Amino acid sequence: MRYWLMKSEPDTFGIDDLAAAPKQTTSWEGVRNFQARNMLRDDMQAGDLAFFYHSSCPEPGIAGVVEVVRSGYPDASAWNARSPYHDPKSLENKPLWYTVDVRLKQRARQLLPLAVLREHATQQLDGLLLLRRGNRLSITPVDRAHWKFILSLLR
DNA sequence: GCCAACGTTGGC
DNA sequence: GCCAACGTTGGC
Repeated sequence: MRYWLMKSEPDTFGIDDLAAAPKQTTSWEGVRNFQARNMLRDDMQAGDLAFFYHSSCPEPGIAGVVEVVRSGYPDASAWNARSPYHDPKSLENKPLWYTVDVRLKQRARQLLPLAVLREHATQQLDGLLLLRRGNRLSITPVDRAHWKFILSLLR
């Protein structure tokens, strides 16, 4: 079992949207980066846990915990011409993009801000990919030790 | 709005 | 295969 961090812009889809979704479950569609795609397709398994991270917003940070409930499968939004995630390079018989399903597991009572995570960047969270300079990946793996420490900060 | 970092594209 | 130009991400 592995741990992850998944970014989403709350203006587009935040933890409130996930909480309001049927079965509090959603397909994590729209990832259009090859490194992240490979993790969705090859590495993320049902039972894995992930932090739900709010990015590109007034207060970026971790908003909760989700569980992967379905491992990688083709992202149908790439085939939908009306979707903002439409990509004609993805073919029905040769999908280019993948998604997983995640279910809300824990909604933080208060957001754990990026600034707080940074306070531990040279100590307990040394090496956390999210904190690495220039990191832009929307999905990143999280070490077990980092996971446990961040959980201890989450309220 | 600014800017750093990084990915993608396309000419050669 | 190289690399410049361009686009995107995302914090501030």
